Amino acid sequence: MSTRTHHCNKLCTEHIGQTVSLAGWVNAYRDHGSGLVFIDLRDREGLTQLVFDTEDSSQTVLAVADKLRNEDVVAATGIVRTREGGPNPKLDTGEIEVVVKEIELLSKTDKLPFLPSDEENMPGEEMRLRYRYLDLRRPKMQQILRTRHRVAKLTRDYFDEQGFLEIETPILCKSTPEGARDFVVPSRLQPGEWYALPQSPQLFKQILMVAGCEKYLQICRCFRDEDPRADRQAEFTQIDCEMSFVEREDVMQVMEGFARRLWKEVLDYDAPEFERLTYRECLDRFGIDRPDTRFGLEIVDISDLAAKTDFGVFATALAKDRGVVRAIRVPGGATRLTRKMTDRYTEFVKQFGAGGVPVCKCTDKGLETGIARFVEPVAAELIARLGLEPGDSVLFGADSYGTCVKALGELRIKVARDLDMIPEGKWNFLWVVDFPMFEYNEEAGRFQSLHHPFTAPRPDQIEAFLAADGNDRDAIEAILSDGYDMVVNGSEVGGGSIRIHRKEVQERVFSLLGISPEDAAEKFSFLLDALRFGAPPHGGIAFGLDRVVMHLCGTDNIRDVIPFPKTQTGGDLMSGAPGEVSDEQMQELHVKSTWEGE
RNA sequence: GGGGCGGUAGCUCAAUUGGUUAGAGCACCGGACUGUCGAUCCGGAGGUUGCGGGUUCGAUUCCCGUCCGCCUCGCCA
Repeated sequence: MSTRTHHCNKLCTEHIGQTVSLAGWVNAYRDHGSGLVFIDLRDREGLTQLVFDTEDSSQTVLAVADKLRNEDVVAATGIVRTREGGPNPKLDTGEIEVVVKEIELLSKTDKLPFLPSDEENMPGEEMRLRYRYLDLRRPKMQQILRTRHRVAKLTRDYFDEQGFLEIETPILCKSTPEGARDFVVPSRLQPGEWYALPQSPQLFKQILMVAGCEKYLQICRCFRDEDPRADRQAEFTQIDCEMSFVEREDVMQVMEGFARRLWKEVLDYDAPEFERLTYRECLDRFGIDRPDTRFGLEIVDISDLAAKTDFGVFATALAKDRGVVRAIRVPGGATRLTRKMTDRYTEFVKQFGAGGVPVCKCTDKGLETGIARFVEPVAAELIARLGLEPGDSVLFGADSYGTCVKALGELRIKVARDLDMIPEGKWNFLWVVDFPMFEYNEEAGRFQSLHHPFTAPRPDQIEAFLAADGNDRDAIEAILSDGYDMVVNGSEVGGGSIRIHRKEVQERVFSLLGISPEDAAEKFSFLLDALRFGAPPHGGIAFGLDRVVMHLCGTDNIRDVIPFPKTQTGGDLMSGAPGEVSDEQMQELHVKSTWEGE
């Protein structure tokens, strides 16, 4: 095989007359008979047209060219010249062609399940995953792989500049309570014992702070055995970091700088200073802890007005524990929202536990249709509070606070999509802060960490936290944490916190979570020990690398940015994982399956 | 575990109210063509309509089950 001298995007008029060697895949062939053949040769970088004709190429070379088909692999040597048939403005190399003197067929392809170059007839995702190596040949996928590489490289560069050390932590870990379901690995050497794959290197990175590393970084794989979503895989990659002797502000500055660097380097976008919202504000105004503020449709409380009406739905809601009535103004909704759509919205919110979506319209005569006659007594106040103008419509939610804002928050996003209200090409970065430390889980009858059990209370809350009565639900839920989430266009890309570095605070958290001292000792003794032996104040954050790459590549499917992703049922359609293991393997691992098949 | 959508040629899709031999584009195979660039033109081959059952004179179409893929609720400290 001749040594390659150039990539297929590199040749231009200044190479005319030079002898060059290229190698790659046949992207397209145009065969004009035995006398003239064109091949678009594709490699990682681009396309170059090869030409074979009777005047310039030998019969042997022509004979090979005549048989070339899509996706055959060839190496060719020839001379660069101006395109005799005129330039092709669609290609970077459209000014030139390579007239081939030598050609070697390196690999003949069998019949293909699909053509990577055929953008018009893109195969379904199942096909793409089964033949991932063909899918990845597509320039779009090559571009994603490249962007992912750049993000990883920029990560290492940025954090290196900031004085972080890249340190590895174990993949075979100990299972810890709470959190997601663990993936688990049987121990051969310790019969009956199991490792868990890390859901994140959380405890190890804190231990590294106690170990005096001061600034830690890792691009690490994490595993959570939960059902996937469009933006979630069981196996994903996290940009994980931790810093000592810092406060919340320090971590946020470092990470904001990092995000700004990524967007600048990859998209040449200068992000403005990130907006900050409290968790409470997020829920009140957007009904979600990762708000998308690129469009309006904010949620407005009208409970006091609703109380003045005779509408049964409102009365029922207000009678509930923490019952509220809230509304969203939809500009121009009177004509843009059809009856069919609003009927669907009622179905839509039912999945979030809400009963339905009452509506009404605003005209120049006041409120009309839907529940207008019920809200008539407060029409003027409603118009004023929501800023209604003729042509608008109003979507109502009435339920307990949690259900109401959740339903309206999801509805708000759906309406924005339906009405095409989300601006393209706009970036919306923000921080969410002041999360509660705990939320009460009604079913379990106990408190849960909103973030994780190692999150510290905000410094001004610590004394109140230590003093709070564990049975006083309101007092406990009022304690704010020193955590922070980074949100980009309504998607959570990173989250972290200042950690607890005082043993008594950590023990108090465990006890509130219902983790007995014995359990805590069994599961976390190494952390509690470490906190006894001189732990510096520290905090950190984890970034979802996959999600960041999704944003930078403009896709809403996480599988697009993972080279070899898994399906909804956790399968790898290419390799066939997961699969059975032999009885011998099972025996060695002291494992017996209870699965009997069906 | 629940809800929704989908599965027809190698790929992307079509097929009237349940009705004759299940079609088209691309790919593939053969042929023609010396300036194409998604080459063009002619011809050919290619089907267990995911799988199993049911209804029917007759099922790609209707019903039930099941498998696979996607979206989603739950879940994701």
